[in-house]
Amino acid sequence: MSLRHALLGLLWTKPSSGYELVGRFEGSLGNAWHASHSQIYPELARLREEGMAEVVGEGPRNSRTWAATDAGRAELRRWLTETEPNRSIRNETGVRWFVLFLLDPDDRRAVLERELAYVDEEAARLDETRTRIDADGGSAFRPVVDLGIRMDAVMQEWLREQIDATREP
Amino acid sequence: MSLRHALLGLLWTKPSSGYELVGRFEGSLGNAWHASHSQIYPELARLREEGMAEVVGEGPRNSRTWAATDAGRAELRRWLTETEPNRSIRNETGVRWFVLFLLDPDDRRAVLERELAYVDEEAARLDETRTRIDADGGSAFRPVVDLGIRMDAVMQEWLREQIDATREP
DNA sequence: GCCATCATGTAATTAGTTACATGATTAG
DNA sequence: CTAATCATGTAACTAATTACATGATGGC
Repeated sequence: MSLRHALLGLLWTKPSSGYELVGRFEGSLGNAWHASHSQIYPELARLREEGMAEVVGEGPRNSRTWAATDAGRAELRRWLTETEPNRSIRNETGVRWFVLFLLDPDDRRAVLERELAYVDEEAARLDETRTRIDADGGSAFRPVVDLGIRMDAVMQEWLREQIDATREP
Repeated sequence: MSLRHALLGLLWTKPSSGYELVGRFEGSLGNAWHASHSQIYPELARLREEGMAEVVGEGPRNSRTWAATDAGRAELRRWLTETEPNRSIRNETGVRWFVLFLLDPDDRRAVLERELAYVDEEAARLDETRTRIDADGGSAFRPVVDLGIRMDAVMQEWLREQIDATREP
């Protein structure tokens, strides 16, 4: 279960409300994991029961600010250093890019072009994130942003090559 | 639900038994999707009910060979060209690489080195796959193998840089 | 003859998605 | 004053994992 560890990581860097965590998931962990509010709220409650997260403040609109406890940080460290990673991936885009090569060139090109448009947007978003981090004087996660940028560049190049290939004999 | 489309793609390229599909999933779609036999067998039965897959032969040990039907191929094509991709990803390794930067340099390096060892193995496997495909006179999926090889190269470089960074002041 | 692997299935549990439900605050 | 967004929660359903269960075949 990566959800709790993702939440502990986010709360470690910055205490947040459940609602804010939904947004932070999209913004930073978006291309590794996804979680909706209906999963986040119950999980925060479980983390509190187990002493790994706590409510450290209350704000307007009945919002509560959560933070990781020492036990939560210890659990995240233990998970990273002592447990065997689950390598199984669930990436629909990857499945699409795989089976795509069964289509005839015209259909294939249309799909590839949509994919390229998406990756272009994604790359632009990441580039903005990088600019923002650098302007703010850095972040621990700067290296992860950099990895994302490099991966996107590889995908863009590959997609352009595959689009070109649909036009060959 | 990508499972059925992944299955249709695999069956399109080569009719197989459920048991063989488990192996083919690992071998080719492994870094995009994962499925175990307990999910594959019921899904094949559903695909048959819906006319998208059929049993085209029986072999020893009560094995049955499945193939995609015309309706199955049409459905795969429709899914690729007409439906909006679900971009949400579930990749525990990605979550780990993200939260890793909360650890102190020594712990972080230990985890990064394990990750590099894994990616090295992964890259070696993919390289074998490429060699085998080229020796066999090619495959439609050769481009996807190439993408994987490039991604692995980016990850190897990034991991080496991050390992070096744990040794800096 | 027996062990490894091939081969298929179902049941129980857990994780994740979608839908339902409601209230608070703020900007216009 | 009202619509958008902030904010939290639960219920129903679907997908996925883990565990249970069994039999066939081939190599040794």
